[in-house]
Amino acid sequence: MPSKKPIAAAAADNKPSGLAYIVGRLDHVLNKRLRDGLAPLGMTVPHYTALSVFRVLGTLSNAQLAERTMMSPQSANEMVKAMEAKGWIARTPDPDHGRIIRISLTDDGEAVLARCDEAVKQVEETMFPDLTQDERTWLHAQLRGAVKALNLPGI
Amino acid sequence: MPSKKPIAAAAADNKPSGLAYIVGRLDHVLNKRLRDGLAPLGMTVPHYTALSVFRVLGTLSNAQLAERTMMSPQSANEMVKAMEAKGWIARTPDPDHGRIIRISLTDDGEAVLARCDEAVKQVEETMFPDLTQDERTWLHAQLRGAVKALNLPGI
DNA sequence: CCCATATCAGAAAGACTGAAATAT
DNA sequence: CATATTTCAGTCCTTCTGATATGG
Repeated sequence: MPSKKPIAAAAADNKPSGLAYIVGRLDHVLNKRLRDGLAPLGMTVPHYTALSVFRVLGTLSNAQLAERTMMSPQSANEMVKAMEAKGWIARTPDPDHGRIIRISLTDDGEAVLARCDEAVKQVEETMFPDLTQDERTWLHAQLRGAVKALNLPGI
Repeated sequence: MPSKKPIAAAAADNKPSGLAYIVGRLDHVLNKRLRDGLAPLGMTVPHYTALSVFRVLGTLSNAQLAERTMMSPQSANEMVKAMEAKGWIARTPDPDHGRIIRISLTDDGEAVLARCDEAVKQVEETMFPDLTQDERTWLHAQLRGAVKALNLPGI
């Protein structure tokens, strides 16, 4: 058994590194765990994210979904088609506008989302095992604030 | 001018949602801003991440880089080839082992990394404009702890 | 013989840009 | 005519799996 020796230095496991770097690393490993936890339920991470957006914001058009998630309308549309085929969302024409299609969660969509929340919750507790409820709330607020701040760059 | 009306509810902008969801959203928008900030320097986010790994850990083999960043050795190798072509890293055969190739930052690599740090720092300050230094340190420690906790699932 | 490392090659998935059709 | 929304089509980039060669 050869490897396992760090070859060189390795030393620094206590550097400040940078918050952006850490967020990226956290998302990377978090995605891996979420993928493993969600796969048995037939769910992917991008789909879970999109469904969560609908739960938070309610009914949206595809264009609004794309704007909110910062992806192209074409990419959003592909996900929407896949999730409609799964029966998780419903698309109904807007009564006031002939072109817009209103998209929202179905009962099945809410149900599978609730089941996925359980799996996600387990990952979250692995993630922050020693945090109090207050600390968890503070952390959540900070991250939400960061998302908002980055979404309003100049304004 | 049609859109802009939220079509429905929209209401909830103050839900707990879930930490995993927020981390994913933050990484998504953060990646967008980092891409914009790093592009003028000829840097991509994956390359910046890999270079940061070398700065923190020192010299690594390609297999060790792959393990550390949780990607396949083939994917890591492609990035390594690209970064070597840029002159940011150097590959030298291990004197004790005929197959292993030791990879580490060049002076050019450290220089470009330092310049990128400036751009990243600006994004970070946009991200958390109102945080004190103590809060920033606490946040950083929590996120680092989360990465470590997720990397040691069962153990 | 078995394992680890590096690397070549092909396949698959995601996300983007371009363009067209329709509606206001 | 100009703008907005949806959606078809093609392309690019990344990452993966499979296979091969070499070293310990």
